[in-house]
Amino acid sequence: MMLKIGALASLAGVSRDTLRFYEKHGLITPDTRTDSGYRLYSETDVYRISFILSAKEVGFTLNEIHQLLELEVTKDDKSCHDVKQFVDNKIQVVNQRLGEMEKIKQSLKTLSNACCGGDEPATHCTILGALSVQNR
Amino acid sequence: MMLKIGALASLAGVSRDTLRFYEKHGLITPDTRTDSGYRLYSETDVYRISFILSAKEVGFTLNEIHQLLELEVTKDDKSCHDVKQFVDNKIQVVNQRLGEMEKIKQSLKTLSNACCGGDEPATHCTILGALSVQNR
DNA sequence: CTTGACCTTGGACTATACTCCACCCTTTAT
DNA sequence: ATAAAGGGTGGAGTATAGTCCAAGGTCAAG
Ligand SMILES: [Zn+2]
Ligand SMILES: [Zn+2]
Ligand SMILES: [Zn+2]
Ligand SMILES: [Zn+2]
Repeated sequence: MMLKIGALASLAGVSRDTLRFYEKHGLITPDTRTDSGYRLYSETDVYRISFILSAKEVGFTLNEIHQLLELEVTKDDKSCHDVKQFVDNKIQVVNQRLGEMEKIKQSLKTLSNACCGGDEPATHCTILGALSVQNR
Repeated sequence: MMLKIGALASLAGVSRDTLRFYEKHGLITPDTRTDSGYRLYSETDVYRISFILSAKEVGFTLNEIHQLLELEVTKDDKSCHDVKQFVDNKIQVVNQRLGEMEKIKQSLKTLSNACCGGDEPATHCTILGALSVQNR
């Protein structure tokens, strides 16, 4: 049961271009090609694209998915420790980004709260005022 | 008191390239030029770059800063309401992004918690297993 | 035999925010 | 006079994740 690119694309819910893009970046390669050059994907490839999309879903970048796939294909030589480590690192990164965004949100809230929000000209607006002063 | 690009750059703590980049994108334009074409920045420009950097600090994109600067220069015709609205919209966006990242973090934590993290081969790893199954 | 659906490649374009480079000109200091 | 420091332009490159397009080849049905 081999699938042409369109079939795999609609099965996975991505565009044919996306599959070719992933291929160019080493994430998924068709099992074979027809004589005329059509890509043919095997069941392993279906599994693989599913892996990629699931990993994307939980926030991994394509680059990280590349590394994850390497863990996946060499899982005989890798330990659970390695895999878990990888995920835990990502959690750290996400946490850090979460903190930054939280700080941003607080700053924005402070700005917003200080503004009267009225209908008079914004010449006296505390938001505009606060932004034009170098903070920090 | 006119500043050449290098002076403003070191004053603001950005590179000359960044100032030229901002100029190309309509964020800041030197007041004048010397006969030889050197950019000359006025005090208003210093204030402007300070505004840009402060806005960046609180998470606005350059595009949004562009819009903010328009509010700023036309503040006689704008109301506090307009400015506050703009900031509140951004808070909404940040909040949404925050929610997405939180969900990602939870997914990653679930993955991590299910993995034994041991030193045996990762052939049985629940993380790799979970990722290769299409979730949702 | 032709039409339409599907496939191929390569390359351009999107958004975001710069950075670096080459190549050349100006200004300042010794 | 000359060298170093600083400035100018245009264009390419980086990372991220694709999308869109043109020009052409292939395949099944009517
Ligand atoms: Zn007000
Ligand atoms: Zn206000
Ligand atoms: Zn295990
Ligand atoms: Zn495991």
